[in-house]
Amino acid sequence: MKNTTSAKKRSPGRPRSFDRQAALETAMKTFWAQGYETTSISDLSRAMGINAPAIYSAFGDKKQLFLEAMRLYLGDPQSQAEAIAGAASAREAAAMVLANAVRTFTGEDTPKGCLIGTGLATGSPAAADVRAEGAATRAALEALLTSRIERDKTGGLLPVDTDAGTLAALVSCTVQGFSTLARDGAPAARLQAIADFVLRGWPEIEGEGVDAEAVRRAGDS
Amino acid sequence: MKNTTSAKKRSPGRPRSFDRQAALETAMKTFWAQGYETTSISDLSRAMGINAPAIYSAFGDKKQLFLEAMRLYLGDPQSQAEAIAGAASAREAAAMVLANAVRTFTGEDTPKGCLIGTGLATGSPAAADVRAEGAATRAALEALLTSRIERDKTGGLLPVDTDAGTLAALVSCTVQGFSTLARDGAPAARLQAIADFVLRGWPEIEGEGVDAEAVRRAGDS
DNA sequence: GACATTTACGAGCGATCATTATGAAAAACA
DNA sequence: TGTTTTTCATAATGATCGCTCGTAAATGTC
Repeated sequence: MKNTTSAKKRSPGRPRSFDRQAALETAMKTFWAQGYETTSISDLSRAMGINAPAIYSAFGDKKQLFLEAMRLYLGDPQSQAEAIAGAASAREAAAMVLANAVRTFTGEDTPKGCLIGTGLATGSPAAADVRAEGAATRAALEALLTSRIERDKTGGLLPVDTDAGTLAALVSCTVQGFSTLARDGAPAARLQAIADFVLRGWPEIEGEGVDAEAVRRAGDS
Repeated sequence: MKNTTSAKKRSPGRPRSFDRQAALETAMKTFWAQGYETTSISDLSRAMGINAPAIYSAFGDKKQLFLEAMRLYLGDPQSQAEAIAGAASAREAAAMVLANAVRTFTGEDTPKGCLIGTGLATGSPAAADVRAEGAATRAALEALLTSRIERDKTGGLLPVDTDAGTLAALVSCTVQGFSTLARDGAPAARLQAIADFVLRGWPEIEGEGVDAEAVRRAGDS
């Protein structure tokens, strides 16, 4: 029985010589830059500064390490759900999601683009289950947005004939597009300009103008 | 000196036992489904039905084979340039590009998504040059769209304060987003609905209404 | 200091990677 | 038929893949 992820048990043996969290963060960035299957254990070992056996004893195998890196990348899933549900409108929620993607994909200290979108875009059939995890996070985001949009429809903030699925897919589509554009070197300002453009076309109840700039500011939170 | 890609020289020796074009098409689909680096020569050999040495003698190495598959995937680059330049408006050009992406990414007989966008999304530093080729095709599309938009601005079809770069990036962003959504299983109708939504927000000269449906039909060519 | 426990590290596991040397087989030309 | 030319299939190249074994080192407890 190895002591891998959880387990707060006392360990009277030799202490670990590296910071597990820091090593995980380095692994995340390495996967982020190179992709899941195209990052080798020896790549990770070199970047993390620890030998291969130490990786296995601390994180399990390559798949488990990636999944843990993915969870670190995604942060608390509940906070995202609450942010979307708690936004003043679906449009504000979308603005938040897009602004967050811009920030994440163009960070200075991290690789460009989306760890999941690009690092898990494709690969061999052997890694199909890991890719399915990535697709599940996208589906979860779309589901959250869809229900938030439906709530706006019943709440009178959106026309009742709004196609919630399409609108949610539009946001997801834009986020995924950001990933490729960011990886190609697009600056944050350009991505944000695209986000503003998309939000400008957000459906409205007739007669109610919306201050797009205010919505954008709200997304910076 | 092997007889690889071009070279129409007479070959008095034993004729090839397989259809080079059909083999290339199979290689394209294999790369399309599995990605560049994550597709092995043995994967290709199995799919193409020919042994590894035959691949090398007919196509060169793996990189050359992928690049040739990429050219087959992209089709004639001049025809795309002419289609964008020859469209009645930048908006129609964008509609065409988007509709074409929808068709290509959701085809029945081909893998879902974009060969270049997903198959070349990420990878090891050793394949950076191949990824650069993929990024170059995206940059070329954006450049074509940007100049088409600029032409519409001077031609009075678009407001003079239109940000051509952002608008072109929006189209490219949407196309790249389509790739991920299609790979996740989104049907063509959903992608087309997103495209329609994006096109509905296309800038207009004040007072000139645009029939979005007619623009969409034009994209079906 | 002996003991139990845990980690660190070098070495090595079989499998697969992209690629090629080899030589027999087959077709075209003489 | 003989020669030339090219392709064919088999097999092997060294390198790297993900992963693990064995042993030394470092801790807490006795």
